[in-house]
Amino acid sequence: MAEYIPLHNWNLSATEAVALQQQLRHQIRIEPLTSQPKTIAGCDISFNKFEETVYAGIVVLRLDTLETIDQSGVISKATFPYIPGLLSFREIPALLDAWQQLQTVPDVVMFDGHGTAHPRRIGIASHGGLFLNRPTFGCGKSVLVGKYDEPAPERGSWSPMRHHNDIIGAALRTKNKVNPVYVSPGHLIDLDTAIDLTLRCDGGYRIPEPTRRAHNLVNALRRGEA
DNA sequence: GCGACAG
DNA sequence: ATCTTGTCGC
Repeated sequence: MAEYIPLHNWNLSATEAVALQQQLRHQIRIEPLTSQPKTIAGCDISFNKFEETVYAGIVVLRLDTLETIDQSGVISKATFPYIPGLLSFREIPALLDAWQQLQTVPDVVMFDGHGTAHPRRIGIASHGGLFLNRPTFGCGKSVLVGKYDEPAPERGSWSPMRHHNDIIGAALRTKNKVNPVYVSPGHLIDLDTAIDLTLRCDGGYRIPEPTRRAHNLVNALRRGEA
């Protein structure tokens, strides 16, 4: 069973959550990986419209072949609403339950959302990294904060996302002539490595394989097909 | 005060 | 996030 560090409880008000982020942000470390990763995990959450039941899942794959080597799915209840900037408080609790069910601890974790590309530099990927105590990064489908110049249309091209004079992430093209995804380091990793790993998880779709498979897993779980 | 706003 | 088929463009 995979373990994590219970840094704090999750029953907070939105105001308390923001204050906690301001405190936790100082523990985030943006730095190169200390060893070559062999496995990577993708995680995601699914809901039924107007319902608070959460379907959370994590899929672990080998980086070289992209084959799935482990996965876990759990069903629970959301106790925090969706508020831009506070996504982690709504999704991480269920993801930690799924994490505990894993038989394989992944070398790095990709989140469906942002890491440092956040108003307080502590998006779900960064917050999750502090709990999992291992390399994490975010790969989102849309922007929360920051501006960037449109990257060239070819897969692999990217341009920096800026916010208050900081480079917080990158708009990365994962497929020719398709909208970019937004990559940002979460914890214990740097932007260049996060970009490299995202490109290495290519399955021919805009969304990288870890997140895509986690998405398929939680939707199947929600529909009772898993 | 107004508009923006990950999933 | 979720509700949903066909359709336009490369």
